[in-house]
Amino acid sequence: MTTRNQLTRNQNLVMHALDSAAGPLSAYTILDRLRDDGFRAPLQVYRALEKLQEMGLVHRLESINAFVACAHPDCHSHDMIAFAICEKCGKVDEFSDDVVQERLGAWTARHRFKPSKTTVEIRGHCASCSADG
Amino acid sequence: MTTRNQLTRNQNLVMHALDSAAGPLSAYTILDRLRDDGFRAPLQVYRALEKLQEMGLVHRLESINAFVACAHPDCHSHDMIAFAICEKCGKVDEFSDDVVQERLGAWTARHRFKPSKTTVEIRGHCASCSADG
DNA sequence: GCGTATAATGTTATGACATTACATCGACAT
DNA sequence: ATGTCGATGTAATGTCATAACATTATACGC
Ligand SMILES: [Zn+2]
Ligand SMILES: [Zn+2]
Ligand SMILES: [Zn+2]
Ligand SMILES: [Zn+2]
Repeated sequence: MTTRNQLTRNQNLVMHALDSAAGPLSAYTILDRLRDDGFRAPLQVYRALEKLQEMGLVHRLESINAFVACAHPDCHSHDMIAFAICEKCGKVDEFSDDVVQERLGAWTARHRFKPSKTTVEIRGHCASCSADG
Repeated sequence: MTTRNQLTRNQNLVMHALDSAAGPLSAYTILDRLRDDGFRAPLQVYRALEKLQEMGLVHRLESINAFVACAHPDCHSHDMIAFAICEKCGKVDEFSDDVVQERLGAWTARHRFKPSKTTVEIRGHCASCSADG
């Protein structure tokens, strides 16, 4: 059983909004899309997002203040995740790299730094958007 | 000659505020510290920060919405920079890693993704803060 | 010097993102 | 029933960043 079935109503609505979206959404965009479902205040969105992030179903993109559904919600190997974010079309690719993870882990170990969250985000233009003007 | 000497008055004030600070500062904190120097509006700070970032003298920490003076303002090898940010004392370590850079570069090349800015930020507890409670 | 283009600055207002504080409700155990 | 806990509803506030417009400083060709 995935955690997916144990979501509350609000969590389900937010999750569905992110699943239905082509790319990442801001919290306030989610709020707007859920007005008809009874959403009224930002906190309703932020509270749901917080739980969904804890479950690993949603990721926050720090560099653009937005949220995106996990691309691999079933394989919860979320030690280090990297994102490539297209600044033109908004497409997000989620990937991980063992070598990067190992190198950053080596640095933190060497400096006795205890990491709690690591952000790796590459902004730029995706293949199709680079092809265009 | 470093670019440092060619700064305007506002840029100099903001640069000095960041240099004097123990850790990263938010734009509004900088604004408050420069009230006595005539600063009145956020835009004065943001405009200076923008230029300083272009010159490589200041970095923006995306994950905490703050700005920090470059730790190596003279060696402008700023292809990929990583930050370790202590969430307790605010200390920031700036470092770079050729292997990480190479791996991320390999991913973007393989996917024909043209990167414009890459963010690598590790939040957690630094050595001294881990030692404490 | 003088006109002119460009960059920097000052100021007000507004937009965008996120949290605090407090009240309410439902499920569940005692 | 009553106390606890998690989820929810709502208003207000806090925090971060930019738009729009007017003004002033600087650099440069003449
Ligand atoms: Zn994921
Ligand atoms: Zn694209
Ligand atoms: Zn630097
Ligand atoms: Zn610390």
